[in-house]
Amino acid sequence: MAGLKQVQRQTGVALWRQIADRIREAIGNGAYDETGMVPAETVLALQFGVNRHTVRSALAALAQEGIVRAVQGRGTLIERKERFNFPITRRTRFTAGIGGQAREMRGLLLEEAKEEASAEIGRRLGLKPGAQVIRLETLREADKQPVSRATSWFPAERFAGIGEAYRKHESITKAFAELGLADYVRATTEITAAHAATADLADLELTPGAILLIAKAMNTDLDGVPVQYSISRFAADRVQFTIEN
Amino acid sequence: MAGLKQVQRQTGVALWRQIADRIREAIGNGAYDETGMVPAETVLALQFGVNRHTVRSALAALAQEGIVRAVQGRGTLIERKERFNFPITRRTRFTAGIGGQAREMRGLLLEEAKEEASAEIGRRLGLKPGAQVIRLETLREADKQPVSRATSWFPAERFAGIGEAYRKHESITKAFAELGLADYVRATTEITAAHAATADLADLELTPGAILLIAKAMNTDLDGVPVQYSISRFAADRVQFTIEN
DNA sequence: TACGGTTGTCTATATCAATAGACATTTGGA
DNA sequence: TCCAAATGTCTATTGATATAGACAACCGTA
Repeated sequence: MAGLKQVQRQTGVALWRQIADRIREAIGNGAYDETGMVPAETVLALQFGVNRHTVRSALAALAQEGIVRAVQGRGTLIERKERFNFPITRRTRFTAGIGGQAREMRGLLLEEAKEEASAEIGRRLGLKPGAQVIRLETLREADKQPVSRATSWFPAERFAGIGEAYRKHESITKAFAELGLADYVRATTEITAAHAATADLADLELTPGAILLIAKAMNTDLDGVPVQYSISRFAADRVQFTIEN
Repeated sequence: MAGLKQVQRQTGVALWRQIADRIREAIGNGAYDETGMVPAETVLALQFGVNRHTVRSALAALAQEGIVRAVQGRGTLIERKERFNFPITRRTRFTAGIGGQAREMRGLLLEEAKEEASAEIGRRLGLKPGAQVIRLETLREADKQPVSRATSWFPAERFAGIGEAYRKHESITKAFAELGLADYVRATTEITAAHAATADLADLELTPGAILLIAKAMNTDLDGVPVQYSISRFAADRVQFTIEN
Protein backbone atom coordinates (compact mmCIF):
# COMPACT_ATOMS: atom_id res chain seq x y z
CA MET A 1 0.00 0.00 0.00
CA ALA A 2 3.05 2.24 -0.28
CA GLY A 3 2.43 5.40 -2.29
CA LEU A 4 2.39 4.40 -5.93
CA LYS A 5 2.31 7.92 -7.24
CA GLN A 6 4.75 10.26 -5.61
CA VAL A 7 3.83 13.81 -4.87
CA GLN A 8 5.07 16.30 -7.42
CA ARG A 9 7.37 19.18 -6.78
CA GLN A 10 7.48 22.63 -8.34
CA THR A 11 4.03 22.47 -9.83
CA GLY A 12 2.79 25.48 -7.92
CA VAL A 13 0.90 23.21 -5.55
CA ALA A 14 2.56 22.89 -2.16
CA LEU A 15 3.58 19.41 -1.08
CA TRP A 16 1.63 19.69 2.17
CA ARG A 17 -1.47 20.49 0.15
CA GLN A 18 -1.05 17.46 -2.11
CA ILE A 19 -0.46 15.23 0.89
CA ALA A 20 -3.44 16.64 2.75
CA ASP A 21 -5.64 15.95 -0.27
CA ARG A 22 -4.43 12.38 -0.54
CA ILE A 23 -4.86 11.64 3.16
CA ARG A 24 -8.34 13.15 3.09
CA GLU A 25 -9.20 10.94 0.18
CA ALA A 26 -7.74 7.86 1.87
CA ILE A 27 -9.83 8.56 4.96
CA GLY A 28 -12.92 8.90 2.80
CA ASN A 29 -12.13 5.56 1.21
CA GLY A 30 -11.98 3.94 4.61
CA ALA A 31 -8.29 3.13 4.30
CA TYR A 32 -7.70 3.64 8.01
CA ASP A 33 -10.97 2.30 9.36
CA GLU A 34 -9.33 -0.58 11.23
CA THR A 35 -7.41 1.65 13.58
CA GLY A 36 -9.46 4.82 13.33
CA MET A 37 -6.17 6.61 13.15
CA VAL A 38 -3.85 8.02 10.52
CA PRO A 39 -0.41 6.36 10.34
CA ALA A 40 2.32 7.97 12.41
CA GLU A 41 3.88 11.13 11.04
CA THR A 42 7.22 9.43 10.52
CA VAL A 43 5.53 6.63 8.59
CA LEU A 44 3.64 9.05 6.36
CA ALA A 45 6.80 11.05 5.78
CA LEU A 46 8.50 7.89 4.59
CA GLN A 47 5.56 6.90 2.38
CA PHE A 48 5.38 10.26 0.63
CA GLY A 49 9.12 10.77 0.57
CA VAL A 50 9.04 14.09 2.39
CA ASN A 51 10.15 15.52 5.69
CA ARG A 52 8.10 14.88 8.79
CA HIS A 53 7.40 18.61 9.17
CA THR A 54 5.78 18.65 5.75
CA VAL A 55 3.46 15.86 6.84
CA ARG A 56 2.69 17.85 9.97
CA SER A 57 1.63 20.81 7.84
CA ALA A 58 -0.74 18.53 5.94
CA LEU A 59 -2.18 17.07 9.12
CA ALA A 60 -2.56 20.56 10.59
CA ALA A 61 -4.66 21.53 7.58
CA LEU A 62 -6.84 18.45 8.02
CA ALA A 63 -7.19 19.21 11.73
CA GLN A 64 -8.28 22.72 10.77
CA GLU A 65 -11.00 21.16 8.64
CA GLY A 66 -12.03 19.05 11.59
CA ILE A 67 -11.24 15.79 9.84
CA VAL A 68 -8.50 14.60 12.20
CA ARG A 69 -7.36 15.39 15.73
CA ALA A 70 -3.79 14.85 16.91
CA VAL A 71 -3.22 13.54 20.44
CA GLN A 72 0.25 13.71 21.82
CA GLY A 73 1.62 10.32 22.75
CA ARG A 74 -1.12 8.40 20.95
CA GLY A 75 -1.39 9.45 17.35
CA THR A 76 -3.67 11.31 14.97
CA LEU A 77 -7.29 10.26 15.34
CA ILE A 78 -9.85 10.43 12.59
CA GLU A 79 -12.67 12.70 13.74
CA ARG A 80 -15.03 12.24 10.84
CA LYS A 81 -15.06 10.80 7.38
CA GLU A 82 -14.93 13.10 4.42
CA ARG A 83 -18.68 13.17 4.15
CA PHE A 84 -20.91 14.96 6.58
CA ASN A 85 -23.65 12.69 7.74
CA PHE A 86 -27.02 14.35 7.53
CA PRO A 87 -29.64 12.38 9.42
CA ILE A 88 -33.17 12.79 8.14
CA THR A 89 -35.80 12.30 10.76
CA ARG A 90 -39.09 13.82 11.79
CA ARG A 91 -37.06 16.43 13.64
CA THR A 92 -34.47 17.16 11.00
CA ARG A 93 -32.68 20.48 11.41
CA PHE A 94 -29.76 21.37 9.27
CA THR A 95 -27.63 23.19 11.80
CA ALA A 96 -28.17 20.65 14.56
CA GLY A 97 -27.73 17.75 12.16
CA ILE A 98 -24.36 18.78 10.81
CA GLY A 99 -23.40 20.84 13.83
CA GLY A 100 -21.74 18.13 15.85
CA GLN A 101 -19.49 17.18 12.96
CA ALA A 102 -18.20 20.64 12.13
CA ARG A 103 -16.55 23.40 14.07
CA GLU A 104 -18.18 26.34 12.42
CA MET A 105 -21.60 26.48 10.81
CA ARG A 106 -22.79 29.32 8.66
CA GLY A 107 -25.96 30.06 6.78
CA LEU A 108 -25.78 32.85 4.22
CA LEU A 109 -28.81 34.56 2.75
CA LEU A 110 -28.05 35.13 -0.91
CA GLU A 111 -31.39 36.48 -2.05
CA GLU A 112 -34.87 37.23 -0.76
CA ALA A 113 -37.99 37.78 -2.81
CA LYS A 114 -41.73 38.03 -2.28
CA GLU A 115 -43.64 36.57 -5.18
CA GLU A 116 -46.74 34.75 -6.25
CA ALA A 117 -46.65 31.03 -5.56
CA SER A 118 -46.29 28.82 -8.59
CA ALA A 119 -48.82 26.04 -9.01
CA GLU A 120 -46.50 23.46 -7.55
CA ILE A 121 -45.26 25.55 -4.66
CA GLY A 122 -48.83 26.56 -3.81
CA ARG A 123 -49.89 22.95 -3.78
CA ARG A 124 -46.94 21.92 -1.63
CA LEU A 125 -47.65 24.65 0.89
CA GLY A 126 -51.41 24.15 0.76
CA LEU A 127 -52.08 27.72 -0.37
CA LYS A 128 -54.87 29.17 -2.45
CA PRO A 129 -54.10 30.05 -6.06
CA GLY A 130 -52.32 33.37 -6.35
CA ALA A 131 -51.18 33.45 -2.74
CA GLN A 132 -47.93 35.25 -1.96
CA VAL A 133 -44.82 33.40 -0.78
CA ILE A 134 -41.41 34.50 0.40
CA ARG A 135 -38.53 32.81 -1.36
CA LEU A 136 -35.11 32.59 0.25
CA GLU A 137 -31.93 31.55 -1.54
CA THR A 138 -29.46 30.31 1.02
CA LEU A 139 -25.98 28.82 1.12
CA ARG A 140 -24.93 26.67 4.04
CA GLU A 141 -21.30 26.16 4.97
CA ALA A 142 -19.63 23.81 7.43
CA ASP A 143 -16.09 24.74 8.42
CA LYS A 144 -16.05 27.31 5.63
CA GLN A 145 -16.76 24.63 3.06
CA PRO A 146 -20.00 25.11 1.14
CA VAL A 147 -22.28 22.15 1.77
CA SER A 148 -25.63 22.99 0.29
CA ARG A 149 -27.45 25.56 -1.74
CA ALA A 150 -31.15 25.78 -0.96
CA THR A 151 -34.26 27.49 -2.23
CA SER A 152 -37.03 27.79 0.37
CA TRP A 153 -40.58 29.04 0.15
CA PHE A 154 -42.68 30.28 3.08
CA PRO A 155 -46.29 31.52 3.26
CA ALA A 156 -45.80 35.27 2.99
CA GLU A 157 -48.41 36.58 5.41
CA ARG A 158 -47.50 34.22 8.22
CA PHE A 159 -43.70 34.63 7.98
CA ALA A 160 -43.17 38.21 6.93
CA GLY A 161 -39.64 39.24 7.83
CA ILE A 162 -38.18 35.74 7.81
CA GLY A 163 -35.43 36.85 5.47
CA GLU A 164 -34.18 39.39 7.97
CA ALA A 165 -34.50 36.91 10.81
CA TYR A 166 -32.51 34.33 8.86
CA ARG A 167 -29.80 36.81 8.05
CA LYS A 168 -29.50 37.57 11.76
CA HIS A 169 -29.56 34.03 13.16
CA GLU A 170 -28.24 32.11 10.14
CA SER A 171 -30.72 29.37 11.04
CA ILE A 172 -34.21 28.53 9.89
CA THR A 173 -35.09 27.10 13.27
CA LYS A 174 -34.14 30.31 15.08
CA ALA A 175 -35.78 32.47 12.44
CA PHE A 176 -39.01 30.55 12.93
CA ALA A 177 -38.69 30.98 16.69
CA GLU A 178 -38.32 34.74 16.34
CA LEU A 179 -41.50 34.83 14.29
CA GLY A 180 -43.41 32.89 16.92
CA LEU A 181 -43.10 29.35 15.60
CA ALA A 182 -41.45 27.49 18.45
CA ASP A 183 -41.43 24.06 16.90
CA TYR A 184 -41.93 22.31 13.58
CA VAL A 185 -41.47 18.87 12.08
CA ARG A 186 -40.25 17.38 8.84
CA ALA A 187 -43.30 16.00 7.05
CA THR A 188 -41.82 14.65 3.82
CA THR A 189 -38.43 14.43 2.17
CA GLU A 190 -37.76 13.45 -1.44
CA ILE A 191 -34.21 12.69 -2.44
CA THR A 192 -32.86 12.57 -5.98
CA ALA A 193 -29.51 13.09 -7.67
CA ALA A 194 -28.46 15.06 -10.71
CA HIS A 195 -25.55 16.79 -12.30
CA ALA A 196 -24.95 20.27 -10.99
CA ALA A 197 -26.38 23.13 -12.99
CA THR A 198 -23.89 25.83 -13.81
CA ALA A 199 -25.61 28.22 -11.44
CA ASP A 200 -24.82 25.98 -8.48
CA LEU A 201 -21.26 25.23 -9.52
CA ALA A 202 -19.87 28.55 -8.41
CA ASP A 203 -21.76 28.75 -5.11
CA LEU A 204 -20.79 25.25 -4.06
CA GLU A 205 -17.29 25.56 -5.47
CA LEU A 206 -17.71 22.46 -7.59
CA THR A 207 -16.13 21.37 -10.83
CA PRO A 208 -18.35 20.96 -13.88
CA GLY A 209 -20.03 17.59 -13.98
CA ALA A 210 -20.16 17.31 -10.21
CA ILE A 211 -23.08 15.46 -8.75
CA LEU A 212 -25.71 16.92 -6.47
CA LEU A 213 -27.94 15.25 -3.94
CA ILE A 214 -31.24 17.04 -4.09
CA ALA A 215 -33.60 17.00 -1.13
CA LYS A 216 -37.11 18.36 -1.53
CA ALA A 217 -38.49 18.85 1.93
CA MET A 218 -41.76 19.96 3.48
CA ASN A 219 -41.90 21.17 7.05
CA THR A 220 -45.12 21.69 8.98
CA ASP A 221 -46.03 23.09 12.34
CA LEU A 222 -47.29 20.79 15.07
CA ASP A 223 -50.82 21.05 13.68
CA GLY A 224 -49.69 19.74 10.31
CA VAL A 225 -49.94 23.10 8.55
CA PRO A 226 -47.11 23.54 5.99
CA VAL A 227 -44.65 26.24 7.00
CA GLN A 228 -41.80 25.67 4.57
CA TYR A 229 -41.08 23.93 1.32
CA SER A 230 -37.45 23.76 0.23
CA ILE A 231 -35.25 22.32 -2.48
CA SER A 232 -31.72 21.83 -1.20
CA ARG A 233 -28.81 20.91 -3.45
CA PHE A 234 -25.99 19.20 -1.59
CA ALA A 235 -22.51 18.59 -2.97
CA ALA A 236 -22.76 14.82 -3.25
CA ASP A 237 -19.15 14.22 -2.33
CA ARG A 238 -19.47 16.13 0.93
CA VAL A 239 -22.57 14.68 2.51
CA GLN A 240 -24.46 11.49 2.95
CA PHE A 241 -28.04 11.18 4.11
CA THR A 242 -29.10 8.79 6.79
CA ILE A 243 -32.75 7.90 6.98
CA GLU A 244 -33.84 7.00 10.47
CA ASN A 245 -37.28 6.06 11.66
CA MET B 1 -15.44 40.99 -17.44
CA ALA B 2 -13.30 41.88 -14.41
CA GLY B 3 -12.40 38.89 -12.26
CA LEU B 4 -15.43 38.03 -10.20
CA LYS B 5 -13.69 35.49 -8.06
CA GLN B 6 -10.38 36.63 -6.69
CA VAL B 7 -7.50 34.24 -6.46
CA GLN B 8 -6.99 32.81 -3.01
CA ARG B 9 -3.90 33.12 -0.89
CA GLN B 10 -2.35 30.69 1.53
CA THR B 11 -4.25 27.68 0.29
CA GLY B 12 -1.12 25.77 -0.64
CA VAL B 13 -1.73 26.57 -4.30
CA ALA B 14 0.59 29.24 -5.65
CA LEU B 15 -1.02 32.36 -7.07
CA TRP B 16 0.77 31.98 -10.39
CA ARG B 17 -0.68 28.50 -10.69
CA GLN B 18 -4.23 29.67 -10.03
CA ILE B 19 -3.82 32.50 -12.51
CA ALA B 20 -2.32 30.20 -15.15
CA ASP B 21 -5.28 27.85 -14.77
CA ARG B 22 -7.78 30.67 -15.17
CA ILE B 23 -6.06 32.15 -18.21
CA ARG B 24 -5.82 28.70 -19.80
CA GLU B 25 -9.51 28.22 -19.24
CA ALA B 26 -10.32 31.66 -20.62
CA ILE B 27 -8.34 30.88 -23.76
CA GLY B 28 -10.21 27.61 -24.13
CA ASN B 29 -13.50 29.49 -23.83
CA GLY B 30 -12.48 31.79 -26.64
CA ALA B 31 -12.38 34.85 -24.40
CA TYR B 32 -9.50 36.38 -26.35
CA ASP B 33 -10.41 35.22 -29.83
CA GLU B 34 -10.93 38.75 -31.15
CA THR B 35 -7.34 39.79 -30.70
CA GLY B 36 -5.67 36.39 -30.60
CA MET B 37 -3.69 37.73 -27.69
CA VAL B 38 -3.79 37.67 -23.93
CA PRO B 39 -4.30 41.06 -22.27
CA ALA B 40 -1.16 42.94 -21.32
CA GLU B 41 0.66 41.80 -18.19
CA THR B 42 -0.14 45.01 -16.37
CA VAL B 43 -3.83 44.62 -17.20
CA LEU B 44 -3.92 41.03 -15.98
CA ALA B 45 -2.08 42.01 -12.82
CA LEU B 46 -4.74 44.59 -12.13
CA GLN B 47 -7.59 42.16 -12.90
CA PHE B 48 -6.26 39.49 -10.57
CA GLY B 49 -5.06 41.91 -7.95
CA VAL B 50 -1.46 40.69 -7.97
CA ASN B 51 1.93 41.94 -8.95
CA ARG B 52 2.95 41.97 -12.57
CA HIS B 53 5.76 39.52 -11.84
CA THR B 54 3.25 37.01 -10.55
CA VAL B 55 1.34 37.26 -13.82
CA ARG B 56 4.60 36.76 -15.65
CA SER B 57 5.17 33.50 -13.76
CA ALA B 58 1.74 32.32 -14.84
CA LEU B 59 2.36 33.27 -18.48
CA ALA B 60 5.75 31.58 -18.37
CA ALA B 61 4.05 28.36 -17.30
CA LEU B 62 1.57 28.66 -20.16
CA ALA B 63 4.40 29.35 -22.58
CA GLN B 64 6.10 26.20 -21.29
CA GLU B 65 2.94 24.30 -22.16
CA GLY B 66 3.03 25.81 -25.62
CA ILE B 67 -0.28 27.59 -25.18
CA VAL B 68 1.02 31.16 -25.49
CA ARG B 69 4.11 32.86 -26.84
CA ALA B 70 5.32 36.23 -25.60
CA VAL B 71 6.73 38.70 -28.11
CA GLN B 72 8.58 41.68 -26.77
CA GLY B 73 7.02 44.94 -27.81
CA ARG B 74 3.83 43.36 -29.09
CA GLY B 75 2.22 41.23 -26.44
CA THR B 76 1.52 37.61 -25.57
CA LEU B 77 0.11 35.66 -28.49
CA ILE B 78 -2.13 32.65 -28.20
CA GLU B 79 -0.39 29.74 -29.90
CA ARG B 80 -3.14 27.17 -29.61
CA LYS B 81 -6.43 26.66 -27.86
CA GLU B 82 -6.67 24.37 -24.91
CA ARG B 83 -7.63 21.39 -27.00
CA PHE B 84 -5.18 19.47 -29.08
CA ASN B 85 -6.54 18.86 -32.52
CA PHE B 86 -6.23 15.24 -33.53
CA PRO B 87 -6.83 14.76 -37.23
CA ILE B 88 -8.14 11.36 -38.22
CA THR B 89 -7.21 10.32 -41.71
CA ARG B 90 -6.11 7.24 -43.54
CA ARG B 91 -2.59 8.05 -42.37
CA THR B 92 -3.37 8.90 -38.79
CA ARG B 93 -0.39 8.70 -36.44
CA PHE B 94 -0.64 9.89 -32.91
CA THR B 95 2.81 11.40 -32.49
CA ALA B 96 2.78 13.15 -35.84
CA GLY B 97 -0.81 14.30 -35.39
CA ILE B 98 -0.31 16.00 -32.07
CA GLY B 99 3.38 16.59 -32.54
CA GLY B 100 3.17 19.95 -34.24
CA GLN B 101 1.00 21.35 -31.45
CA ALA B 102 3.14 20.28 -28.52
CA ARG B 103 6.75 20.70 -27.59
CA GLU B 104 7.33 17.37 -26.01
CA MET B 105 5.64 14.10 -26.82
CA ARG B 106 5.92 11.00 -24.71
CA GLY B 107 4.50 7.52 -24.92
CA LEU B 108 4.75 5.42 -21.79
CA LEU B 109 4.34 1.68 -21.72
CA LEU B 110 2.39 0.85 -18.59
CA GLU B 111 1.88 -2.85 -19.10
CA GLU B 112 2.60 -5.61 -21.59
CA ALA B 113 0.97 -9.02 -21.76
CA LYS B 114 0.76 -11.94 -24.12
CA GLU B 115 -2.63 -13.59 -24.00
CA GLU B 116 -5.27 -15.41 -25.95
CA ALA B 117 -7.38 -13.16 -28.14
CA SER B 118 -10.94 -12.65 -27.00
CA ALA B 119 -13.71 -13.32 -29.50
CA GLU B 120 -14.03 -9.66 -30.38
CA ILE B 121 -10.33 -8.90 -30.58
CA GLY B 122 -9.77 -12.00 -32.68
CA ARG B 123 -12.49 -10.92 -35.06
CA ARG B 124 -11.15 -7.37 -35.29
CA LEU B 125 -7.66 -8.60 -36.06
CA GLY B 126 -8.87 -11.38 -38.38
CA LEU B 127 -7.25 -14.12 -36.30
CA LYS B 128 -8.20 -17.75 -35.84
CA PRO B 129 -9.92 -18.67 -32.57
CA GLY B 130 -7.43 -19.13 -29.76
CA ALA B 131 -4.66 -17.16 -31.46
CA GLN B 132 -2.22 -15.29 -29.25
CA VAL B 133 -2.10 -11.50 -29.12
CA ILE B 134 0.17 -9.01 -27.42
CA ARG B 135 -1.66 -6.38 -25.40
CA LEU B 136 -0.02 -3.04 -24.62
CA GLU B 137 -1.33 -0.54 -22.10
CA THR B 138 0.04 2.87 -22.97
CA LEU B 139 -0.23 6.44 -21.77
CA ARG B 140 0.46 9.30 -24.13
CA GLU B 141 1.50 12.72 -22.93
CA ALA B 142 1.86 16.01 -24.71
CA ASP B 143 3.91 18.63 -22.92
CA LYS B 144 3.83 16.46 -19.78
CA GLN B 145 0.04 16.53 -19.76
CA PRO B 146 -1.58 13.13 -20.14
CA VAL B 147 -3.71 13.09 -23.26
CA SER B 148 -4.82 9.55 -23.80
CA ARG B 149 -4.78 6.11 -22.28
CA ALA B 150 -4.84 3.30 -24.80
CA THR B 151 -5.13 -0.45 -24.92
CA SER B 152 -3.70 -2.01 -28.09
CA TRP B 153 -3.67 -5.56 -29.39
CA PHE B 154 -1.23 -6.97 -31.95
CA PRO B 155 -0.95 -10.42 -33.54
CA ALA B 156 1.60 -12.11 -31.30
CA GLU B 157 3.67 -14.09 -33.78
CA ARG B 158 4.10 -11.26 -36.24
CA PHE B 159 4.97 -8.56 -33.72
CA ALA B 160 6.87 -10.35 -31.01
CA GLY B 161 8.92 -7.81 -29.05
CA ILE B 162 6.73 -4.83 -29.89
CA GLY B 163 6.48 -3.96 -26.21
CA GLU B 164 10.22 -3.54 -25.93
CA ALA B 165 10.34 -1.62 -29.20
CA TYR B 166 7.60 0.74 -28.01
CA ARG B 167 9.35 1.32 -24.72
CA LYS B 168 12.46 2.30 -26.63
CA HIS B 169 10.92 4.54 -29.30
CA GLU B 170 7.80 5.68 -27.47
CA SER B 171 5.97 5.44 -30.79
CA ILE B 172 3.90 2.75 -32.44
CA THR B 173 5.03 3.85 -35.87
CA LYS B 174 8.70 3.47 -34.97
CA ALA B 175 8.09 0.22 -33.15
CA PHE B 176 6.42 -1.18 -36.26
CA ALA B 177 9.36 0.00 -38.35
CA GLU B 178 11.83 -1.78 -36.10
CA LEU B 179 9.85 -4.97 -36.53
CA GLY B 180 9.90 -4.70 -40.31
CA LEU B 181 6.59 -2.97 -40.95
CA ALA B 182 7.58 0.19 -42.77
CA ASP B 183 4.10 1.56 -43.37
CA TYR B 184 0.52 1.06 -42.30
CA VAL B 185 -2.85 2.78 -42.70
CA ARG B 186 -5.86 3.55 -40.53
CA ALA B 187 -8.66 1.31 -41.79
CA THR B 188 -11.52 2.20 -39.44
CA THR B 189 -12.11 4.51 -36.48
CA GLU B 190 -15.13 4.44 -34.19
CA ILE B 191 -15.65 7.34 -31.84
CA THR B 192 -17.86 7.39 -28.79
CA ALA B 193 -18.00 9.27 -25.49
CA ALA B 194 -18.49 8.11 -21.93
CA HIS B 195 -17.77 9.02 -18.37
CA ALA B 196 -14.31 8.06 -17.22
CA ALA B 197 -13.95 4.80 -15.36
CA THR B 198 -12.12 5.08 -12.09
CA ALA B 199 -9.17 3.18 -13.51
CA ASP B 200 -8.55 5.90 -16.09
CA LEU B 201 -9.06 8.81 -13.72
CA ALA B 202 -5.67 8.50 -12.07
CA ASP B 203 -3.68 7.90 -15.24
CA LEU B 204 -5.23 10.85 -17.05
CA GLU B 205 -5.25 13.03 -13.95
CA LEU B 206 -8.96 13.68 -14.27
CA THR B 207 -11.61 14.52 -11.74
CA PRO B 208 -14.45 12.04 -11.18
CA GLY B 209 -17.22 12.51 -13.70
CA ALA B 210 -14.88 13.68 -16.40
CA ILE B 211 -15.77 12.76 -19.94
CA LEU B 212 -13.72 10.62 -22.25
CA LEU B 213 -13.61 10.51 -26.01
CA ILE B 214 -13.13 6.89 -26.97
CA ALA B 215 -11.61 5.95 -30.29
CA LYS B 216 -11.63 2.34 -31.41
CA ALA B 217 -9.20 2.04 -34.27
CA MET B 218 -8.02 -0.66 -36.61
CA ASN B 219 -4.76 -0.33 -38.51
CA THR B 220 -3.73 -2.56 -41.38
CA ASP B 221 -0.61 -2.99 -43.47
CA LEU B 222 -0.62 -1.94 -47.09
CA ASP B 223 -2.08 -5.30 -48.08
CA GLY B 224 -5.07 -4.75 -45.84
CA VAL B 225 -3.99 -7.25 -43.19
CA PRO B 226 -4.87 -6.03 -39.68
CA VAL B 227 -1.78 -5.18 -37.62
CA GLN B 228 -3.28 -3.37 -34.65
CA TYR B 229 -6.57 -2.87 -32.91
CA SER B 230 -6.70 -0.25 -30.17
CA ILE B 231 -9.12 1.41 -27.81
CA SER B 232 -7.89 4.87 -26.85
CA ARG B 233 -9.49 6.96 -24.14
CA PHE B 234 -8.85 10.68 -24.57
CA ALA B 235 -9.50 13.32 -21.93
CA ALA B 236 -12.39 15.04 -23.70
CA ASP B 237 -11.44 18.51 -22.50
CA ARG B 238 -7.95 18.23 -23.93
CA VAL B 239 -8.52 17.03 -27.47
CA GLN B 240 -10.83 17.36 -30.38
CA PHE B 241 -10.98 15.06 -33.36
CA THR B 242 -11.03 16.29 -36.90
CA ILE B 243 -12.24 13.93 -39.58
CA GLU B 244 -10.71 14.60 -42.93
CA ASN B 245 -11.25 12.78 -46.16
C1' DT C 1 11.93 59.78 -36.29
C1' DA C 2 9.50 59.98 -32.12
C1' DC C 3 6.32 57.94 -29.08
C1' DG C 4 3.16 54.97 -26.50
C1' DG C 5 2.62 50.48 -25.24
C1' DT C 6 4.48 46.09 -24.46
C1' DT C 7 7.67 42.43 -22.84
C1' DG C 8 12.47 41.52 -20.76
C1' DT C 9 15.70 42.04 -17.05
C1' DC C 10 17.70 43.46 -12.85
C1' DT C 11 17.93 44.41 -7.71
C1' DA C 12 15.88 44.16 -3.26
C1' DT C 13 12.85 42.53 0.39
C1' DA C 14 9.51 39.70 2.89
C1' DT C 15 6.98 35.57 3.48
C1' DC C 16 5.90 30.77 2.58
C1' DA C 17 7.44 26.01 1.80
C1' DA C 18 10.53 22.32 2.78
C1' DT C 19 14.34 20.12 4.92
C1' DA C 20 17.25 18.94 8.92
C1' DG C 21 18.23 17.96 13.60
C1' DA C 22 17.49 18.04 18.48
C1' DC C 23 14.83 17.53 22.41
C1' DA C 24 10.48 17.85 25.29
C1' DT C 25 6.02 15.93 26.40
C1' DT C 26 2.51 12.58 26.58
C1' DT C 27 0.50 7.98 26.22
C1' DG C 28 0.06 3.10 26.75
C1' DG C 29 1.93 -1.07 27.77
C1' DA C 30 5.69 -4.29 29.37
C1' DT D 1 8.42 2.09 37.11
C1' DC D 2 10.51 2.16 32.90
C1' DC D 3 10.44 2.23 28.00
C1' DA D 4 9.01 2.58 23.25
C1' DA D 5 6.31 5.23 20.36
C1' DA D 6 3.97 9.06 19.20
C1' DT D 7 3.06 14.17 18.86
C1' DG D 8 4.78 19.02 20.21
C1' DT D 9 8.22 22.59 19.99
C1' DC D 10 12.35 24.95 18.90
C1' DT D 11 16.34 26.60 15.95
C1' DA D 12 18.51 26.91 11.53
C1' DT D 13 19.01 26.81 6.52
C1' DT D 14 17.63 26.71 1.71
C1' DG D 15 14.71 27.51 -2.11
C1' DA D 16 10.18 28.92 -3.98
C1' DT D 17 6.69 32.49 -3.93
C1' DA D 18 5.20 37.27 -4.13
C1' DT D 19 5.76 42.18 -4.02
C1' DA D 20 8.05 46.55 -5.39
C1' DG D 21 10.49 49.63 -8.31
C1' DA D 22 13.41 50.88 -12.06
C1' DC D 23 14.96 50.65 -16.55
C1' DA D 24 16.16 48.33 -21.04
C1' DA D 25 14.63 46.41 -25.41
C1' DC D 26 11.37 46.00 -28.85
C1' DC D 27 7.16 46.72 -31.88
C1' DG D 28 3.85 49.24 -34.51
C1' DT D 29 2.33 53.50 -35.83
C1' DA D 30 1.65 58.50 -36.21
